[in-house]
Amino acid sequence: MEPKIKETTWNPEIEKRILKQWEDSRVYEFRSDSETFVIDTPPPYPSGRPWHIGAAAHYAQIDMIARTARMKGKNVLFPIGIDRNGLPVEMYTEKKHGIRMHETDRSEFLNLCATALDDLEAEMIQVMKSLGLSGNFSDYYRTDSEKYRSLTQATFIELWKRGLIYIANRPNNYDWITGTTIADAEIAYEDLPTKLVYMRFKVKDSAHVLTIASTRPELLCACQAIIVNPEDERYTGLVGKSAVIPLINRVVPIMSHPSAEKEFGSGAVMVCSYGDHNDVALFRELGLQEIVAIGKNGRMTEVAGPHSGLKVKQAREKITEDLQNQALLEKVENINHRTPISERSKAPIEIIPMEEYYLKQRDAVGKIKEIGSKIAFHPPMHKQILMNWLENITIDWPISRRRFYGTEIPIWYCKNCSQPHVPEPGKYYRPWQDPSPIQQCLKCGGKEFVGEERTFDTWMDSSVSPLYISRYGLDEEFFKKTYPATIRPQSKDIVRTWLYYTILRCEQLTGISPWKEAWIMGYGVDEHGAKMSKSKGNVIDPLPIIDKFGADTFRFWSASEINVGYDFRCSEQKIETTKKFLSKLWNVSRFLSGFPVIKSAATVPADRWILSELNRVVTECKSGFEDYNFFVPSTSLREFTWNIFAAHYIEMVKGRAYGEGFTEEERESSIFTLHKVLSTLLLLLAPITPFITDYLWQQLYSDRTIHTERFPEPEEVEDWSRHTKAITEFNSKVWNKKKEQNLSLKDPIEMEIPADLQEFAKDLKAMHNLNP
RNA sequence: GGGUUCAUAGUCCAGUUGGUUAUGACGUCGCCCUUACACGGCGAAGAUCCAGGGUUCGAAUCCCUGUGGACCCA
Repeated sequence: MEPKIKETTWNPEIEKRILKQWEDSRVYEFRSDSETFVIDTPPPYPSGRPWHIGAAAHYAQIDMIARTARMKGKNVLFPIGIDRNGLPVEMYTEKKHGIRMHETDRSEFLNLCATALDDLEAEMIQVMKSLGLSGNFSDYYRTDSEKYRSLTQATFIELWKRGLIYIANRPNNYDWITGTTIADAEIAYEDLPTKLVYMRFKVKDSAHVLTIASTRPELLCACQAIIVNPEDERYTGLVGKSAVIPLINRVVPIMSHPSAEKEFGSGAVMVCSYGDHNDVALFRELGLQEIVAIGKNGRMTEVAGPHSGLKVKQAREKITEDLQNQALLEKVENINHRTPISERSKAPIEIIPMEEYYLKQRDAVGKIKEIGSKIAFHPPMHKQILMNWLENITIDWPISRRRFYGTEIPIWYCKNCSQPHVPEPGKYYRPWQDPSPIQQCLKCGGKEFVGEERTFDTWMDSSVSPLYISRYGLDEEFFKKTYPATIRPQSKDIVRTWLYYTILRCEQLTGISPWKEAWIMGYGVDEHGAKMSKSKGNVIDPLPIIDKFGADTFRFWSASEINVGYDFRCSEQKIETTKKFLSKLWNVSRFLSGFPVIKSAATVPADRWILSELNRVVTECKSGFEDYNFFVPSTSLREFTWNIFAAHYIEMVKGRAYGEGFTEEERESSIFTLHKVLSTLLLLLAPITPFITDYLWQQLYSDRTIHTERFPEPEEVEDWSRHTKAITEFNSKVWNKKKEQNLSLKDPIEMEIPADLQEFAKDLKAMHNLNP
């Protein structure tokens, strides 16, 4: 028998040819004419090179979701997008060109950013394509396109008109490095070493000296009160008196308040605008007048007197020094302080009062909890991340940013009376450069306008992705068929941002949940379980790996390594060894390609046994695919193929398939069964390893692609699984015995076939050359 | 301080509702070109299932306490 397949190993080079075929024949094109399955694909952000290997693994799995749905007969909308708005590219551009954004011409700066993004984007698209993603690349979207940004602006205008947006001047998280306000969701916390400074405050009209410990002595000039715990006996006599701020010599009241911790520092706390979020709450509660001590440039303002103009850190050192010199310093302790920093720039957050736009979200929390409880999470445990976050929402969402590379806030102000006006939705507006579309002020009749210069928080864009892909506001019929989307796949670190904000915004705009299911993935970490980062030098570039081992190898590794929702380890060596399985599958197919395909036959016991085992695998895979947990089918298929089908069944029936010493009926039964098993395996593997399965499918079973086929369903067959253990153990026993006796595997041997294996006696005899 | 989660051979991981001898892979060590495959086959060694207690005829699995790690939040 000449095998039809000649090569002895799967060559990943073939993948490129197959990709071309898929593209030319438009196998994956979406039609909205039957039951749809819509994926709200995460548009990745091009933030640097190389793209994270964990992200590549993530997208490979999203593609498996798409292919699974297709093999269940659904019409799959699988958009591809790139998220291009936001801070990282601005910082990347500043660094690359050695410039400062706020000191550079705006359009020039935007061009530099766009070029950088194009560059990084090309690499990501290349990775996604070569992984065999069955998404819509022909018109992939960008969140900075006119079309996308006009949607963001239109949704803003809609909410503005409904009164869900307001402007307010309140203390805000401010990142002075990037020069913008940020939302609570963008703050990270880090334990940083800092100095706890013990300062001496004189109590007015008294000989008392009150010691106060603070990590922020530079805010002395913004101190408006001293608080002590009401249960702190050390200070009961001082409440109601006043204290003199050292160096500043201003007098502030001493009050009691439960938020002062007796154990921290001296137990007395200075309340300044604003050292932390507790200060904000206290200023509001106690009705204190705020003093702005830190400016937008991250330097002390004029209220800092001799220290004005200094950076916060410098001022802190200088003031500590001055206190020391004037004997106002008691001691300095080195402590680790949990410091809020900007997730993007890593700069410590300052809290500065600023006028910003807010989107109302506090009123929506209850509704979102309700929606969230109805979304099916995979795995279910990650629903908790959303629910915990909802418990923590205390303020509305500040949505304006003092940055350039983002969607512009579409507002013009009357030059005369400052009244804000929004334009008609449907167009992309750039108020910082476009002429005003508003002709006359509605309030004072003024005819001149000034455009808003700020942009939106990038989550304002990202949070309408389900609306964008379903052509909200543009194509009513398409929208009806594709919204809400079926599933939102994403990683777990952006549940409190992307996932939450999307539910919020889509609920506000459409009144319903944006999707039915959410699929939450963990992080890719290095082989020792550590986070990958450039500074650690443990970053793995996915592209060379895909090139070297092929997309299917990478995909099978991703499927068999990742348990949905849990972190997973990435190591090149592991990916490499995954390739062996494809080799195994290839060679099984090569062997079978020497036999004609037989559509049906009366089967003998050994064949019924393997078909029963196959049926078990079909059932297992089905439940794995239903949960979008590809770990289940990939490991089940690998074990079956390797350790049962190839190792035992094929060896058992090889002689029969060649027809030596068997009847023609027995022979046909084996060939039928071999093909039945292999074709079923190929179908089950198709969503995971689409290249090799399609190639083998077309070599062996069809002139059409495997990717328009349906999954095999479990059948009602007799259960023979009770024999599996006996068969594999008996085979092992024979092999061991031959080894003991120094025999080659084809040498004859005398051995008794156990009673429970009598049904398989003829095959076993032929397999081991037993008792000739 | 609160929450989520994890702990099983040198390494990674499976173990569904408790049920004989704990799964598989990588790695290690032997032997073997046996007409699909040396990117292979066969075999071997390797585990106090984190610790302690409880429930039970029976616990890796359920409960409690503790220890250690990861992540999130205040």
